[in-house]
Amino acid sequence: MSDLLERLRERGWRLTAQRRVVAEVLDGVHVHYTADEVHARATERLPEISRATVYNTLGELVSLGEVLEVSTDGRAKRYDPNAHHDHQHLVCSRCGTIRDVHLHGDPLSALPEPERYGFQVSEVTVTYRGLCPTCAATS
Amino acid sequence: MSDLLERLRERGWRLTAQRRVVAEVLDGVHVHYTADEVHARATERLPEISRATVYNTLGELVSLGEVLEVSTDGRAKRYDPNAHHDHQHLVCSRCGTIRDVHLHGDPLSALPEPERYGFQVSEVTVTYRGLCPTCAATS
DNA sequence: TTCTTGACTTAGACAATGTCCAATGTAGGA
DNA sequence: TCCTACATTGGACATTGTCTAAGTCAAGAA
Repeated sequence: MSDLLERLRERGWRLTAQRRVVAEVLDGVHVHYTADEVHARATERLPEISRATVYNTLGELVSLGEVLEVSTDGRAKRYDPNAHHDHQHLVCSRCGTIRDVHLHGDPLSALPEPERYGFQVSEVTVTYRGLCPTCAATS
Repeated sequence: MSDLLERLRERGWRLTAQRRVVAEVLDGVHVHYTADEVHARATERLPEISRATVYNTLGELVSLGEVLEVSTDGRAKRYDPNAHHDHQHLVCSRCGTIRDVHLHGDPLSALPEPERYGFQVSEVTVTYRGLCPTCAATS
């Protein structure tokens, strides 16, 4: 995390208490919080932090490439601090839990040239869905 | 489309003017409308149709497996009438246009067993992103 | 054909998520 | 320490979607 804050400072980020708290909430977690969850956790450490600041800060972290924005359903976006390792997601279709997963091969290569319709394809996201062990046990 | 309406009637769907209009709006299109766009187009044919009915009807069509719900960004969901052919999506990251694409191989096989963490994986969606030819030309 | 009834539709309130703005506060350089 | 450009705040507003109570109507029954 100090790594993260260090990188951000080098890029001219002004370091405020609010930004530090948001970065700390995300740092090292392996779950993927919604903006609201980030706000709730940030509020525990800095009670007066506003929703707008959390949204702003998350947006900045995404722009800077330090955090990924994931929208698996049509609901709230989730924020994935694991932006520096190529990975995809496995989502529980019942409880919404997300796990990072690593694939065999490059999914870009599965899209044949004639299926690209002249697009400059630059990115691919793969989302697997199914029941997690917990939900499967209680169905 | 009469195919679609026929299938729905066989499943006990009560056929109303509103449902017919929504089905007609979706029928045969190769773009993927948002609920709001469906409502706008339905209103041209049946001015008094309400938003709630459009949402209800789209939801029913999705439950019945006749239409796919696609959420590519965190914005409005889009509805894809091409539910009977396995395909994935190619999205323009500037203008949001969506094209259906067909892949080589089964993307499920790219997820190794140890990466499944006990999930019963049942579905995979792959979304390619890039600039469409039009947007690439004007950048 | 007409009647009946339960499913369908409607308008609008409400909910969830996100964005914007003007006023205020403050990090960090001079 | 002081300045000032940038950051934060609270709240209004926007977008997308859901819910409900009351009215309407499709389709089977008679």
